[in-house]
Amino acid sequence: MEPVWLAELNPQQIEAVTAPPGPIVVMAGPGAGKTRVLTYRVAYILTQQWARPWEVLAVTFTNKAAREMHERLVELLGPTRSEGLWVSTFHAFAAHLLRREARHLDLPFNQHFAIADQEDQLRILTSILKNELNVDIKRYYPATIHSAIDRLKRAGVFPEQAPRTSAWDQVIAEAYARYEQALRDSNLLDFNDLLVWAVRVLEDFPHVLDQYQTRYKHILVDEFQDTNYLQYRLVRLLAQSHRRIFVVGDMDQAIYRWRGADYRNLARLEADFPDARVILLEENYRSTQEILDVAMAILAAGSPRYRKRLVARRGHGPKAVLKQVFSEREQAEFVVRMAVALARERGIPLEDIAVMYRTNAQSRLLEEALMRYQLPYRLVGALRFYGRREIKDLVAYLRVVFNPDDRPSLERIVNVPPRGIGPRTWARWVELAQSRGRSPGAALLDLAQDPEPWRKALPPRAFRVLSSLAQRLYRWHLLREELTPRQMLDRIVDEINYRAYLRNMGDEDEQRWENVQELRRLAADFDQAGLAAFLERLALVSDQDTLTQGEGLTLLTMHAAKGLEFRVVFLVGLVEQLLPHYRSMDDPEALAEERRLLYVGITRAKDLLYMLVPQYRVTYAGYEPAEPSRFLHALSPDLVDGDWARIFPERAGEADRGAREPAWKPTFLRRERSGTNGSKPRQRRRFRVGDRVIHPRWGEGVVVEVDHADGDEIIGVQFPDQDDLRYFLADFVQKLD
DNA sequence: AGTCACTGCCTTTTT
DNA sequence: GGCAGTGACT
Repeated sequence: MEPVWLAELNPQQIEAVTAPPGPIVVMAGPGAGKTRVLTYRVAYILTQQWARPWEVLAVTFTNKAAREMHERLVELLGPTRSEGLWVSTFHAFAAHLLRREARHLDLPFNQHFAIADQEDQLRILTSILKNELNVDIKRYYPATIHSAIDRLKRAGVFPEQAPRTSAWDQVIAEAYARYEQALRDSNLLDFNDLLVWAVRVLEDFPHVLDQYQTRYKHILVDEFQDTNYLQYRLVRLLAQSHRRIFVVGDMDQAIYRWRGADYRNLARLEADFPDARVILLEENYRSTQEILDVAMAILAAGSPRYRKRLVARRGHGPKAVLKQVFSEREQAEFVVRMAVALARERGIPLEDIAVMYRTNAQSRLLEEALMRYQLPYRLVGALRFYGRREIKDLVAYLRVVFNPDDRPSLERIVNVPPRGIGPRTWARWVELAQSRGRSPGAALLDLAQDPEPWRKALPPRAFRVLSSLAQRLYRWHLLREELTPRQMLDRIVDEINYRAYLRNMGDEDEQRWENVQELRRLAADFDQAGLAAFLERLALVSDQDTLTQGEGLTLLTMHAAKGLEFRVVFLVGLVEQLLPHYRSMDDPEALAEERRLLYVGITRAKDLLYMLVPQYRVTYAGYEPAEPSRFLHALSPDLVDGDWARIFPERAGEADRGAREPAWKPTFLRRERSGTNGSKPRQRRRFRVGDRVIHPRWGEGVVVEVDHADGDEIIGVQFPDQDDLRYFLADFVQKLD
C-alpha cells in the first residue's frame, strides 16, 4: 500500500524513501530535495508500520529545521498518526537523555543541570584565567583557550590527559581542568558536555544503551556533513544494533568545520556500515541553470577535480548579476531600492527576497537603509534578543531559581538591581559557603531556612542584605514546580521592582521593558511544559531560530541561510577580508570552507541572484578600499551580467564574451543613467588631491586620493604619523586653508 | 557601594 | 563607532 504522496517524488527520491530498512546514505546537491526525502522517509516508515511515531528519532541541525520538519510530518500524516513523533537536534536529544538518566545514574551533575551558553562559558573561563591562573588575557584570549578546550573535549581528552609540553599547552590544560570543575560546581553542562556525557552514559551503562536502542528503531540524520565526531558516535551507538540508519547530506555544503564538524564522518559511516546503500540525487528543483552555473564555477575553481554537474529541472532564467558599488553604504542603498523595484515593478513579495552576508555586523548598514525607506524586514540572529541585558538578567533569575548551584547566573543577579552586595561582600560569602562545602547559591537557601549558623560569620550589614536576597530566592525556589514560567517571571519582576530599575537606568528603558514583555509572551508557551522546559529552550534555541516577527525582506548570515531558499538573493560584501574572512585566510581548509559558504549562499537563490562588490568597506578605522573576493575570479564574463568588466579591468580581453547590462532594469537605475536627477541630491566635489585637511582624531594630513560616487565622496588621507592611508567620508574631515 | 568618565580593542560563523 | 574593563571620585 503506497501512500499517495509518493507520486510527488522522482525515481531516485522514491528509491531513497522506500528503501528497505538498513543503513542508507543519501548524498545530493542543493535543491535536490534532501530534507524532503528525509521527511517523507519518516512518513513512509510510519505508514509502513515499521515503527510507531515515538520509535523514530529524526535529528536535524537547528531547532527551526526540526520544528519545520515536525510540522510537515503532522501535515502529511495527520495529528493522530504523528502523535509522539520527535524531531530534535543532537543537543536537545542529549539534554533530554541526560536529564532523564541523571536521576538514576551516578553522574557528576543532577537532573536540574542548566546549559551554559557561549557567554557563560567565556565568563567562567575569563574568570579562571584572570583570577586563578593570573595570566594576561590579552595574550591568552579566553576565546582562543576556549576553542582549544572545546577541541580537546570533543576528541575525548580529559583535562589530566591534555598535553603540557609547552607553556601554552600548560595554560590550556590547567584552564581546562578548572573550567570543568567550575561547570560541575555549578551543575552546568556546556554544549559539548551534552554530547560527551550522552555518549559516555550510553557507553558505560549497557542497560541504558539497550533501552534506547530498543526504543528508537529508526535513526535519521539531516545535514550529515556538519556532524562532529561526538555526534557521529552518538548516532552509531544508537544504530549499531539494528543498523536502521538513514542520513542525508552534501559535502559541498560543509560549513561548520570551525565548530568541530568532521566531513570524515561519511567515511566512518561507510566503514562502520559497509553494506550502506548510497543514493545520489542529482536533479536540482530550486534554481535556474544560470544560478547553478555560477555556483559550480565557484566550487570548481577551488578543486580542479570537481566534476559534479548540477542540472536545473526548472530550466533557464536571467543571468546572475555582478554589481559593483562604491561603498557599503551605497550597497545597502542599492539593495533596498532594488528590492522596492522588484516588489513594485516585478510583483515579487518582499518575503521572497533575502540579503545574505558573512558577518552579523554587516546587517547594520542594511537595517539603517531599510528603515530609511520604511521597508519591513526580518532579521535572523544578530539582534540577539537573548543577548540583551534585561533578558539575560531575568533568565539568570529563572536559572538560579531552578538550579541554585548555577554560579554564573547567580553572580549576574546578585546585585541587580543594586542591593548592597558588592564585590567584597560577595567574595566573603563565596568563601564562607565554600568553607562549608556548599555552592554559593545552595548556601543562600540554607541561610534562608536557618540564619543562625551564618550570622556570626558575617558583618551585620552583609548578613542583612544577603538574608534578604536569600529569603526571596528561597520562596521562589519553593514555588518552582508550582508556578508556570510566566507566573514565576511576573513574580520576580514584581518583587525585585525591575520596571523601576529599568527606568532608573534611563535610556532605552521603554524598549527594554518591551523586551521583558516579549520574554513573558515566550514564557507563556510553556505554561504546560514548565520551567525546566522553558530554560532548556532558552539555552538550546538560539537567536538563529528566532526570526524576528513580522513580514518583509529577510536579513541573515550565509550560515543561517543553510537549508533555506528565496526567489531573490542578494549576496553583499563579496570582498577580501569579509569573504573570505580574514580569520580564515591563513588556513587552506578554512579558506576552502569560505568558498563553500559562498556556494551555499548562491544556491539559496531560485530566480534572481545579485552579487555585490563594494569598492570601499567600513572598518573600525573608517573606510578602507576593498578588493573583490578572490572567489569571484572564477566567474567568466559569460556567466554573469552587470559590472564584470569594471570589477576585472585586467581581464578586459575576455569581456566581449558576455557580461552585458542586465536584461531588466528597474526604473530607479534608468532614471539615474539618463541624467534626470535621482532622489538623492548630488554632493559637490569638495576635495582634490593635495588638499590639506584636519580630522578630529588623526589631526592634520594631506589628501592623496579622492573617490566619488553619487552622494558620497571618499578621500584617502596621509597623516604624518601613520604609515597607511586613512579613508574617510568627506563629511568627517575639515578642509584647511 | 555605586557612579562616571576614560581607555583600548576590535576573534566570524552557532548548537 | 561601540563596549567592556579600569580607576578615581562621591
